[in-house]
Amino acid sequence: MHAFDVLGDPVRRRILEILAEERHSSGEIVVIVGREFGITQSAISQHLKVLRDHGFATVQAEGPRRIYEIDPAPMAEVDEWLERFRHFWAPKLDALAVEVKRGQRKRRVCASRLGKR
Amino acid sequence: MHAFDVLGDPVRRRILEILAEERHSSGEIVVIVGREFGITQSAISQHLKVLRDHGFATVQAEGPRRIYEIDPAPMAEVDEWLERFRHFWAPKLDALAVEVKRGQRKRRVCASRLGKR
DNA sequence: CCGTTGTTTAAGCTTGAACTTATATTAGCC
DNA sequence: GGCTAATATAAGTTCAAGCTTAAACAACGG
Repeated sequence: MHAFDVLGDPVRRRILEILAEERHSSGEIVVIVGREFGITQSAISQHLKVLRDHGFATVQAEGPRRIYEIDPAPMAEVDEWLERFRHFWAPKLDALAVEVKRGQRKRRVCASRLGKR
Repeated sequence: MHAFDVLGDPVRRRILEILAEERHSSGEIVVIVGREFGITQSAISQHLKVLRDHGFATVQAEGPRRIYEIDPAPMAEVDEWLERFRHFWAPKLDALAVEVKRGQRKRRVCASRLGKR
């Protein structure tokens, strides 16, 4: 799993946080991240390439702009890797999650009841 | 969050996997990881230091050996960071988790019902 | 078709992380 | 105290990641 290597960089994590809220053009990301980290447009473009190459983001051309959209698949893998440790800090929640995955009907019933807080 | 930097290394991830199952002496880890990655005792000792320094593991002296034990706190932080992305791949499960955290009594009722699969 | 804007790519530099070898440290046994 | 085993630390090397500057490329309006 080298998705972790991708997440190892703070700039890339920040970009993912931004993309998690909504899709953005490369330029918009440059403005935000460039201001926060003080790095050039080129550097950010290179980070975007890493995210693309490792499946964390997809691109769509809109005129001259490149619109980036998050692809959560690799992060889901990371989440899965964490699974084996999760019982350390959330034993009951984890157990419940397993049960939730098991039966669709039961889950729906339960969720709807909990929904009426 | 630079817990991610710690997890960025495959050797350290492997060590954590091993420690997740049970506590081990430095030497035992060296045998397992050394064989798998083909690196020296010194290299592994340095990785163990990183894990110690960043709170991923605690040590206890037993005679001449150092027994390492996992400390999941930093990984819980990573898990928390993932929270904002989790709805992408597990929207309903996530929503349920939020609800579960909310009310203790309601959770217990629901969990016990789900427990009887 | 030329300039401009938005973006990527190329080339080179720098730094830090991970490794190795070699040395220090500590515990326990004789 | 001296020897061995278990581990950590020091010093030095190597390599890749991230950065910058500079150049290339694509889309569009004049």
